[in-house]
Amino acid sequence: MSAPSDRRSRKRLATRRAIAHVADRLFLERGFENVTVDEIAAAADVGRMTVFNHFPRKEDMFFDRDEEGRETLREALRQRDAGIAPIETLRLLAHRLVEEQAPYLEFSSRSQVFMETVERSETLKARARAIRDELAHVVAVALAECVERDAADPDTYLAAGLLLATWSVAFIQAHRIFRQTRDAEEAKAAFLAIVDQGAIGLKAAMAGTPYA
Amino acid sequence: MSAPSDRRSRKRLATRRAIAHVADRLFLERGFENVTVDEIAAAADVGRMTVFNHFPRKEDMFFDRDEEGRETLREALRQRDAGIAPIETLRLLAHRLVEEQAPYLEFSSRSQVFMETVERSETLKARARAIRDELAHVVAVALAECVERDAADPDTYLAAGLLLATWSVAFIQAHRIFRQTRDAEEAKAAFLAIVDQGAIGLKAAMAGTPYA
DNA sequence: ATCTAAATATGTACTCGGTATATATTTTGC
DNA sequence: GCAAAATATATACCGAGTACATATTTAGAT
Repeated sequence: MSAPSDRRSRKRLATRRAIAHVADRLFLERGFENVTVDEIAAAADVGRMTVFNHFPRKEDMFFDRDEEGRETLREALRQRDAGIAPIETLRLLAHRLVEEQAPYLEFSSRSQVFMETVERSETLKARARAIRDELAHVVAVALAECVERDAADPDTYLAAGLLLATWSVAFIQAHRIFRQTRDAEEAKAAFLAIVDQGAIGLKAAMAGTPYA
Repeated sequence: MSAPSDRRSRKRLATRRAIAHVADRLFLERGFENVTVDEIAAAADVGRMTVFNHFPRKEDMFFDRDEEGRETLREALRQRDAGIAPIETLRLLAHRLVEEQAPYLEFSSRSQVFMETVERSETLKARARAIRDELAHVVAVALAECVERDAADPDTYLAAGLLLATWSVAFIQAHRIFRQTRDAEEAKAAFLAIVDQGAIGLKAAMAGTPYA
């Protein structure tokens, strides 16, 4: 997973990590919009151009691990139990992720600060929405692959869209509840309740298709 | 609706319209990213600051009528027939909007160029996503008002999220179909088919709540 | 070891969107 | 016609992102 063999890649990854780490600290401390790229470069002790070399956009330093989320979804659908429909597979995945304390589903003060940082920046909110849409696309492609259908099929995108909408609402509402109650267990329960409720709708909408 | 009484407001609206009109033409002709604010100001024969006075962000010149969409949704829910559930009211609204050739649901070459312009600009896509989320929020508030519930209720946001996800997928897929077939009637049928299918899921997910 | 070619880091100078601030111009209500 | 408010505009600035040129490091062959 980490540390490629050749020194070149290792060094490159190291500077990348260093920049992202420094940037994250500054963003969480002072807010995304109140940190300039020049400051990040100085704090990470690299040239300004090196920052843009690793991260084309400033936001990319914040959302540095979005590929992992896409891979998680792809894997879950690829390795699903043959007897379980894709939609149910994803519902079970949500439960598993909560149980495994997946990133931002552990409802800690760390995830709390993360959410507030996003909330205070239009740029970060925009990127979060883009990531959500990318996830919907990944799910659509993976769903189509599951049942050997064309991904461009309206059914497929409807299923993916409804799923991501459900997860997004569940995520936001659960974090809202956590902010109010400071009770991680309650937040997790709320997250899963919404996911389950959404799954009911998703199954109804997709009844008759191979997804349900 | 138009032309307020006082000259001041009339003139202000006139320059605003002039700027938006000129900007739209340039955006559709050359692509959003290939037009600078300076060019728009020059073409509209106003100062650069005047442009930013009317439109805080460049994108606002393109999506100039997004408030109308929000108002349409609010009105539909406010004036709904008492015997018809909110979710069904919105499904019927979608049918009515298609019938009335509402903006971008008429599937003309004009709407086609509009969609392609959005598609080619990350900035415009980001704004489109933000508008979608704002619409979801408007629907959530209006739904809650319908049944005298708190808008912060997870149910409410789930209903709104699923609805907008459905409409969004329907919109995008219908335009994709229009691009391929150039048949407006087929595109409209596809739009409504997805909306109807989504409504089934929405009703199932919201069974037991006053929304269904 | 050393030389070459490729990958990587970095400097300089630029474009463009957006803001802050000050000023001029127009409109309205008296 | 006058004072106050709204509007238009000029000037100067900031910060993200790009283009391009250059230096430095590493990999791989001789």
